[in-house]
Amino acid sequence: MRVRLEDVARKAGVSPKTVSRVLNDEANVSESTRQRVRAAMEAMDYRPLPSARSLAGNRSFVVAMLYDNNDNPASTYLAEIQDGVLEACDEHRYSMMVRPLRMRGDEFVRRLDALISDHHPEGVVLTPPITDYEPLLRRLKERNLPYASVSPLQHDGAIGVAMDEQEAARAIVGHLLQLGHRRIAHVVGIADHGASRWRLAGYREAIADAGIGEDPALVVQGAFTFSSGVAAAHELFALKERPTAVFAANDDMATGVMWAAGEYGMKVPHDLSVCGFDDSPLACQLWPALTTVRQPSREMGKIAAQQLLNVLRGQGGGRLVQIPFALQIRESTAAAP
Amino acid sequence: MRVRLEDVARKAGVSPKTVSRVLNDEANVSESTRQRVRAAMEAMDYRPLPSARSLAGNRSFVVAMLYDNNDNPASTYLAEIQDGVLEACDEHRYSMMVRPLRMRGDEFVRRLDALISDHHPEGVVLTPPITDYEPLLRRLKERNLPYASVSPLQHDGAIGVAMDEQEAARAIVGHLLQLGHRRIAHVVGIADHGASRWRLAGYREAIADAGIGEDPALVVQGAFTFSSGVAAAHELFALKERPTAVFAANDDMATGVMWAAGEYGMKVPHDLSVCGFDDSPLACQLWPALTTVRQPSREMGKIAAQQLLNVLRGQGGGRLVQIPFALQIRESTAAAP
DNA sequence: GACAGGAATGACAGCGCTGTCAATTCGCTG
DNA sequence: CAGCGAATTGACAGCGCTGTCATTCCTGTC
Repeated sequence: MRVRLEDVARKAGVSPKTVSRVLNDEANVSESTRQRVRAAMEAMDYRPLPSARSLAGNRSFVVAMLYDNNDNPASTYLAEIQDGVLEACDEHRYSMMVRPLRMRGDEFVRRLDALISDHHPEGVVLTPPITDYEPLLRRLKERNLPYASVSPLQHDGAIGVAMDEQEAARAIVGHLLQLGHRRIAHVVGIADHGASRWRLAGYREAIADAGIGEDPALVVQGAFTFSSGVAAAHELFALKERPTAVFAANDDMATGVMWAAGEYGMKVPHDLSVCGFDDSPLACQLWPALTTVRQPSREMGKIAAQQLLNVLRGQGGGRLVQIPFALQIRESTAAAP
Repeated sequence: MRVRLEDVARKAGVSPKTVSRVLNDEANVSESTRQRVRAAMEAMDYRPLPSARSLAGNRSFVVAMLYDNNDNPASTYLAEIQDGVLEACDEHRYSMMVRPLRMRGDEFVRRLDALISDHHPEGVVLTPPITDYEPLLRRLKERNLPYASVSPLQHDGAIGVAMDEQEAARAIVGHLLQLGHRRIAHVVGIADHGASRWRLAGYREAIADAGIGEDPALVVQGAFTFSSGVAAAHELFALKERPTAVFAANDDMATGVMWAAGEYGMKVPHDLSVCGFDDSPLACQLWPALTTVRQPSREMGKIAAQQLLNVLRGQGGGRLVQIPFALQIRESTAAAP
């Protein structure tokens, strides 16, 4: 039969309650007792039964990761975040549920409520682009559910993890400027995603800092997909005066731009420099390998989950961790022609 | 306070045990009673507490989806399967855990055992390429854990879902033959993945049926990634007699082939026909859009999970569901030059 | 050395459900 | 209409843990 808490207690010569205290890292257990109990647990390979803990303690040990499956192209990004969240949960013997949530309409409220009453998560991890969807945040607060976000737009009071994307965008455009480029285009992502805004803002800032007047024709709309990158590039290459460099708001679009360059007989990076954002697996598989900004998605998922768990375990507040960005300079960018 | 089973019982005028019977679809409840109880549940919006059900009934209502994070390039494929599994679980109020499992070495046994003793899944869903990893299957059997597979290699006794990939590969090569191609190359996937074997076998069968002797130079090794497709294409284009069509074992590699064609100044489909396999999101974003075989991953995940749940719920055995394939003829294939 | 006050430990009930088995009702048959 | 087996229902204990509160054990103080 399975080893129960009671068995551990008997072996350690203490009451079940004391074992429970050790299990839950509670205070008021003498160090010697704690050690003895830990040893007994170890020796018997004791694993607490989650359902019993949940029932008696009125907690679920479940964290839910919410994502929008409405218009989310970069599923590899989500998969990585998920891996990170899972890793953090494992460390504290929490379990992770993933839940897609279509954000249009009010439907999501019913789905969220169903999630809560069916699975009782203790907290949730929010992923882009739903880190700042007000109706959702409101509902979470009403239901008194703690949450942590990966790359939230609003930083006031949020907990989770964020990278300074604007600064990163500025830096990568700075890299292009340094190579002598003056006509630098930007392919924007889906309009209301935070990522799109920051990256655009960083682009503008860099251009302005260099004393170059912004040419509106060089900023074209994309949608984070490969094909939208191709389309955007067609638009740019149709200009009388073509850009010599393109900064796309993510790697998929950058790949589309490179593709289109091929169609137009332009060699990358000789005739055109291209850079992206995210450092997706694709980036270093391409030829030439893509210059981009590294987003450590997995790490970010892990950090966000850790902050949430800090809150859940009452280990002091949980905060918004800022992580540094890193440019990945590869072969797709070179001196201006 | 939350509504408990006892409250429902009182409202319906029956004993708690009877409500429990209705909740679990047990036999020997009169139709009228069943209806009355159902109505009471509905009216009170009763949601059973999973932990209490688990503790008392010694079941967990958890299904684990296992995947290999060792060398798995197509994470978008996994994400879709995951969505399908989740959907099936939701229908029966089961919850889903996802677990990466590195398959090299014996480490995975420890990790699997930890998963089992920490979370007590009632069954697992296996995804390619770990549907046929003997040490894993053995351990699952030892632990008496039912499993269902998505696209298992061995069909004997397995339950889950499968598509006739060999027949599909044969059909898509047939499509190329019909267009008049005679020098048709094949880019193979990672060697020991079932998918690679089937697709290669289908290719061979089609070539043989057409009475064309197989040219070993036209079969090159790839690794399911974009860059391996590029490399494979380079190899093919270096031949004295280039192929007029390439069938890559997945869409990523096909995209790589198209990329390489551009580098060599070949126009697809005018100078070279290219087709892939999977119908990944990428396929119809490309220009020209890729001819490929549709793999309904989401649907397949759902079906596999349903078969597993049939077993878990004692609803008759669970079987291996064969689903039909469908060619997606798009713009990347045309008559031989 | 007696005692206060906090730290450490334990006894016990009960979380919300299901398994077991006994009790009751029902539908037939002769 | 008595009598029997099958279908239906219910009483009750208990799953493995934790919350509450009582008890015991320290430590330091005058």
